[in-house]
Amino acid sequence: MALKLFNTLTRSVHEFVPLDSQKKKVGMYCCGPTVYDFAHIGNWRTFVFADLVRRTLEFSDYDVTHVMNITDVEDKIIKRVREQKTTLREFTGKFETAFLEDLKTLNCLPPKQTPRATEHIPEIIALIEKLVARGVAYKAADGSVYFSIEKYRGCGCHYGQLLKLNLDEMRAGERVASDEYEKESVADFALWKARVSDDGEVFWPSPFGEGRPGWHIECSAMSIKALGETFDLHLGGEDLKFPHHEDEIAQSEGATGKPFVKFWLHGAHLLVEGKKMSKSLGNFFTLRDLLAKGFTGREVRYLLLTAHYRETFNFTLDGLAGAKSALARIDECVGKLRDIAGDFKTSEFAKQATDSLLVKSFSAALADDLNISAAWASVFEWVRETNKHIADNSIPDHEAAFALAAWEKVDSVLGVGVKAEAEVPAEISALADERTAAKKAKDFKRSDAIRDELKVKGWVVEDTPKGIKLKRI
RNA sequence: GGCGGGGUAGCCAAGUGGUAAGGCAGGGCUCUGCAAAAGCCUCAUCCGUCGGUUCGAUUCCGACUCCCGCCUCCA
Repeated sequence: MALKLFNTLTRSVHEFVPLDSQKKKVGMYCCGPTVYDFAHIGNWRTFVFADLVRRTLEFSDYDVTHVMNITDVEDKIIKRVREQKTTLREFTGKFETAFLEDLKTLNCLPPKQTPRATEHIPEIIALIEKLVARGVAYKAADGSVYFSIEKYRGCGCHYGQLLKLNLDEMRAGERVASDEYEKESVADFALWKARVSDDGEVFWPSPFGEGRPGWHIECSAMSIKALGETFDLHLGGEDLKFPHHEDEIAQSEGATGKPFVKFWLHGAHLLVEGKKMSKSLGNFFTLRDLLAKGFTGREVRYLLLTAHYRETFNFTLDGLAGAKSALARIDECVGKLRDIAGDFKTSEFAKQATDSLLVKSFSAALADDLNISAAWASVFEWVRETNKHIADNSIPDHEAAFALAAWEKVDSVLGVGVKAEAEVPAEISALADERTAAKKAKDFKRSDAIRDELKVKGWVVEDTPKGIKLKRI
């Protein structure tokens, strides 16, 4: 089924067709983290969204080159490096490592490339030189190089592709005016920032003088290097539409004269407990904060994946608790299927699974601009139907394997997998054995007491026709 | 002030010009010695408010109202 996506450039849903003549390869660039702190849950919504896009493309048999930059030089970073009296590399390295760890905790597939801005200074400089040569960039009195929107528009280029811009009506300049930048026009933006004393050791030599890259240029330089002057998909949070992505388009198209990106996808923000996240409201969470509360990465991933990417999502701790229950329902069903399937290998059914009701309804939902809510609905309907068959023993081993193959197919997109089987400690299994013995002897008082004790220790014991089942809470 | 996105059950969240998916919580039931974070069933005469178009609107149009985002570092 043809995948349709909402393209911010056209503000409408279109069928996604790759630029590749074979319609196989897809270049996808996602604006990555600025590594000055631990990423928060809002950031993670965007990265999980990017992971959903990438997995959906791979599910649709595309060969995706997924690139995500690491912005490791920027105003806030420099400020903190100075305050903490450390080095740029040491400071950013710490948060980059944490970011990649968190990405893994959320089961996001690692991008094929994660280029760092500081390792692409020559490419950045080359791009700026191109813009200067083309007359759309100029060096100001303060030594910085700026992009001229007026000149860019003057040569027939379109500034304001991602949103309607009315520069006269905008309140631009309120803050910029108080800055010491010496731009010709307030809308112009820095390509190269001249070195100032506060930058400390953070500067590079360039034909324009010592300094460092502006905020937007690294994404243009690195995406063009990795994916070419024109590529398929570029995504990021909705706040990046302007100015970041608009400026990326201007720099890239201004330098190459070619269309930069075919499809722009933007993920909406989230609220936490119904309010905008803020440290003073106490609703500002990093992934690490949530893990410390006892939640797991897969629960957070599930919750972030329950709402449509273009809608504001209300992230709540109650919702996270609900995610735990919902996943347990899936785990239970998949676990039972595994037991029934026995030695049958799901891989033998992988191809046929594509024709299953589950995979069909799931992929139809995804193809409709990533309607993930409808996709989950198809999963839970499948769980309910499957449970009925399991309950009346009407599902033979090979059918269980087929059902599992279908689940594995949809999970290649969802990425929630199955809860890792917890190792049962000797103490717990000893207690469970003792309970079984007491039960057999019809000493129910004793067996129930042990069940309560197990629960206190974090384990639930269930009696099934095949014996007891221990589950970690 | 300019531009944009929303208000659907206790909570989260899809969706459609023809009578409201799914998840959590709640209720009922089943298996069970009793249970269960086990399973099944159930749970919105109604989709912010008021008008309009229509045979018919939650869905289209208008007004009002509340919330959120971008315009400035920001996922």
